[in-house]
Amino acid sequence: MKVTINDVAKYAGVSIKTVSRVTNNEPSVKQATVDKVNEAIKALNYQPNLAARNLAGTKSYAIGFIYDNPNAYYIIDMQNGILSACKDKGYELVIHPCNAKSDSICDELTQLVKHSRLAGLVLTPPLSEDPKVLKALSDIDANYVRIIAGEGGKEQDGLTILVNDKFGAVEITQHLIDLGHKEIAFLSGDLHHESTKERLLGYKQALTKNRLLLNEDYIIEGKYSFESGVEGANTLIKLTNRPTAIVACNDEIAAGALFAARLAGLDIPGDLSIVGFEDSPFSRQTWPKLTTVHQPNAEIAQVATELLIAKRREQDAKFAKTFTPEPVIRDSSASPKN
Amino acid sequence: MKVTINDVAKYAGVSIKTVSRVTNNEPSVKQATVDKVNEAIKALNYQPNLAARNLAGTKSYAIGFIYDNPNAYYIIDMQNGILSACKDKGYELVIHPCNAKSDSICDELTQLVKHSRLAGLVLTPPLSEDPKVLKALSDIDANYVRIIAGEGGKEQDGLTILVNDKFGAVEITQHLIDLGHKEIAFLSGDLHHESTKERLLGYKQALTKNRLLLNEDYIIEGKYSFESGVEGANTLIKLTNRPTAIVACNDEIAAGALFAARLAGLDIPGDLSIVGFEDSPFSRQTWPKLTTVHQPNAEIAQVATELLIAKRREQDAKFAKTFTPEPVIRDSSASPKN
DNA sequence: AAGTGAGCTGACAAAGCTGTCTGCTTGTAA
DNA sequence: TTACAAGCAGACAGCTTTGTCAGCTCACTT
Repeated sequence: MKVTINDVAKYAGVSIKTVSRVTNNEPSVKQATVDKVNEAIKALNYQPNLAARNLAGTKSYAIGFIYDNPNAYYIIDMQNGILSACKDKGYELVIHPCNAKSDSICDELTQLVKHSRLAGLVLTPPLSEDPKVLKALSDIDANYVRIIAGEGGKEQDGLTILVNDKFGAVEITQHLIDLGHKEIAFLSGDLHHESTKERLLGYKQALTKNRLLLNEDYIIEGKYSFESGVEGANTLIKLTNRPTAIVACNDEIAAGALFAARLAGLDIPGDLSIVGFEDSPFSRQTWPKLTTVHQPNAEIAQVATELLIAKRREQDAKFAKTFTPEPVIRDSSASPKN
Repeated sequence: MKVTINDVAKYAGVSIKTVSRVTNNEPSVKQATVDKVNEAIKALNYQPNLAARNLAGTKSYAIGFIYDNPNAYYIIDMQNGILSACKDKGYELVIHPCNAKSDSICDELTQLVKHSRLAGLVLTPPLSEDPKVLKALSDIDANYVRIIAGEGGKEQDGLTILVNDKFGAVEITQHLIDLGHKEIAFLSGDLHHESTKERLLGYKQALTKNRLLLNEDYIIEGKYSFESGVEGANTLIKLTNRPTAIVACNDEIAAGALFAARLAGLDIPGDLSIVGFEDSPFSRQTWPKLTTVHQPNAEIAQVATELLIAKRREQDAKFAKTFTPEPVIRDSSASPKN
């Protein structure tokens, strides 16, 4: 029933240790032997026993997913991505929700890494942006991959996955411009979030590139919440020169704006186009459905995890990959009326 | 640095085996000895090595969380609850998203249990309601705890956690009645979900108990979605004798109803009270915030997991515990105007 | 022909715990 | 006093893999 490394060794006619070498991608095994072993593995459908590996090895075959993020949809997507990479590579996943603002967060994480002898960590914002945490992890030689908003040039050492929010913001703003909009407003999220900064930057860049006026009244500071969207939109609607389109920093804000605008008697998208960011299920739970920017979170997480696992052998101290979110056109954006 | 069972044994002045007995709650250890060992464990901050346990024992110290549910907030809550129970008891968590409608779901699960030698499974709807799955798991003697909607009398054998949705529905409906409402409508979710049936039942029961008319026009069949709420509310609003309050089967539906009602120019809660169910973050992302029914999902999951772990030794074949959701009064409900 | 070193492989111990067994000590009932 | 059981020590195998190190092979040098 259960296939052990012993069975594989016998089948392939080699020693147990050699099979172990092959499964761990160790060098110094003849290619012919590798092939033989791999054949045996496939033939017997052998899967290494995690517990035994963990016990015997110096590091466990587990990667940790650390998160502190109120957005459940984001977490689930990330988790799924990590999980599928783990399954592929025969790792297990240790999830660890935490409070990034806690004083003891660094101790908590180093504790976790040591105790579970984690092979690596997947860090999402805001943890991936916290120098304190990063330093603490480096100090104990923990492997980690950071997922952050940016477009390159930001890679410190270590593995980094960049999500080019700026690009996404440029594209979605361009989409509105292409529809004929000239007065486009921006509802920001928390300004200390890296993602907010990047998105705002993209918005501005798109306007500038198209030689459109950058109206400071059109940039409303806010938070990542529905209410913030309501308030922001109300402010904009009262303006004498009301914008014809709004770029919201995420879908929640957009939903709030949509709500407020419709209450104010505006037709969406006839009188006002509103676009979001994230492509969360939220964007499909509004009426009309939101045009937004899609972030392939599961894929991002999967690639990040694969990178982390690959690093276990190859020691490229530095590596970065960039993902570019793309607009998803739905029903909340259209050409301005007049 | 690392504390092993050996250290504990020395500290407590007993044999390794006795420490093992204590950590596994085996009988035939004097209470005095148990205390001594527990003291030593605490003093040294000993945590058994999972890998070694898994390797040595006949069953692993891992419990599986199986889910197929699009509601990310629900999943995250459950996951956190399970996680905290696991941490407490020194178990690890294996998460396994799946497709409940898949033909091979039974094979998939039995495979998982066997391969990971899971100590137990936590099953949520719809998997916890699927006789096929339940039978397959029983056939391989897998432990599981089911979380289902109901109020008792539904416990087949095995561990069951009941969430008394009916009670919650009665209470929230009563809340509206207490406010003076007499024309109360119901927007249902998917009728083949157990939870929908229970909530509808509770709604009806509350009306009957208060000798209020049960108007069939006020019960709108729908789905668990925002759009369904929009449509349902629109139907109700057009009625000649428009209801003064709506009980929605979950927060999404309520949000949709809210949206539609405000678009129709109704004041909420002045002209129309709307209440939801679930107390998901959704309910705080509307305007006004939804009165709803709170389900303590994390706690439910935690208790379920503790039960599952306890069962490992004590063999009570049958056990059920019921949770009763309670109303959370926020801003979307008030007395009718007239 | 012997010596050298790189490339490859296997024997063995080790990781930390559980399960099983034998056998000793107690306390308690007959 | 005898018998017997509960409570525990101690020894040992076993779980499955990895890390260490010694040793083999073979091409290549001198």
